[in-house]
Amino acid sequence: MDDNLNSVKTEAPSRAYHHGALRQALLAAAETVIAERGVDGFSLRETARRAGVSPAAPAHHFGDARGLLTALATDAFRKFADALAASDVGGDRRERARSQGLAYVRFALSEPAKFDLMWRYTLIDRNDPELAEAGRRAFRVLDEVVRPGATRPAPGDPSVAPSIAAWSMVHGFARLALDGVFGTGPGEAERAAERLLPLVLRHLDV
Amino acid sequence: MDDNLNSVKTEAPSRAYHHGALRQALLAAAETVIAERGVDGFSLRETARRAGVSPAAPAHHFGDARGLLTALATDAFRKFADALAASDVGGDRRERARSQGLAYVRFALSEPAKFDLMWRYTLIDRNDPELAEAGRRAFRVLDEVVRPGATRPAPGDPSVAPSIAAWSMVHGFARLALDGVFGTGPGEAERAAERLLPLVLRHLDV
DNA sequence: TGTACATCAGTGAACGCGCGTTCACTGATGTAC
DNA sequence: TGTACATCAGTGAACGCGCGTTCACTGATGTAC
Repeated sequence: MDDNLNSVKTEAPSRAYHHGALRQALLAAAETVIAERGVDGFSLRETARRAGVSPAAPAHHFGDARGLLTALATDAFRKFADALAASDVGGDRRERARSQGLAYVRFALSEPAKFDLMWRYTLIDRNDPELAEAGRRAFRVLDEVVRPGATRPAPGDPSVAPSIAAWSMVHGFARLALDGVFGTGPGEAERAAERLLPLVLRHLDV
Repeated sequence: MDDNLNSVKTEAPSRAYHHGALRQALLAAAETVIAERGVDGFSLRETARRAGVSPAAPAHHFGDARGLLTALATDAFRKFADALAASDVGGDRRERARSQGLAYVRFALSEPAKFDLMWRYTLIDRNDPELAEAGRRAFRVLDEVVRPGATRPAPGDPSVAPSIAAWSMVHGFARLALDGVFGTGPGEAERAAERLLPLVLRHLDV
């Protein structure tokens, strides 16, 4: 956590001209903003305001608004991949796939704005190498469960179909739930998911 | 098409103070705008500009921007349901479901902005009765293929699971394709879909 | 068939808003010697 | 240990933008008699 054993900055860094950890603070503020207002409600100025800095400050760390959102999406993909990996409780392939599917949808429903942002390629820079790598890692986690022992698939390799099928089903279910198809009241989507998703996953043949 | 046999207006309605069919013209203009700029690039002023009217004109027909987008989404759901219904070529249930799944994804890829709008509930009024009915009809078309002879499902009826599973898989596949997961070049998503989707649908067990 | 009048469907100027980014600047930090 | 100086990370005012909506208005239409 701390870079120094004797952290001389713990006293009162809040009043320092130099923030010290503004990059992280801005990412946290942006996360709050989109959680409250949705991805479309994001604004760089509002994010700076919440972090307590001037509207020009983010430029030093992220270049522009797209840069900040790209960093946030990268972060989201990493946490997403972690959540998928952590859901792996063993068992046979079907069990593992289903438990991962539950984790997929739970992540989406517990972090709706973050999940939304991850796929909003008009707002983020798909060519960013870190973002691309984080996205690839998430797919790899999924793919390795659905096709265990699979070698790295060649592009367009048809053996990837089961993984795409599983991905499509859970991704589609998550999106429908987020888009209010199973109810728009508080907690309604979550409850519908817990009840419905296990039944739905029985129709996935992998 | 024409309300009158002798259409007295065919001469020069373009210069009339009263447009005559402004509602339709605005919907068409809005469709063009989102097709070109994406749903997030929609603007009421730009739409009015394209229809050749003042920025205040749409208010008479749609109230506000949300009203116009809601009407457009309603229209989209109707065409979507039509496309699904038209794809029904008979055969056994699996064949019918798969052919409908192809139609689902083809619609999404051929009208990406329209498809996107249909699920953007922050921009449209979900409580609009016509929109709700159009959405229900689309689901009914799908449900009747996947669960033939099914009575109208009670809310929360678990027998609806196969339909939700099919829906989730094609919806998820469509979204992933639209979000550039299978490539972002021109026509790339479409080609990937035609090649991959039939393989993917084999893993749908209905 | 003609007229008065209510209603409808537009105009176009204006309002106020929040936005992302730029700019010249300054305070704080770190490094070479 | 001290000093000069480059670099870094902020400030805050300002720019210009396009937006949705409001407003008082007017031209066109339709209807009652």
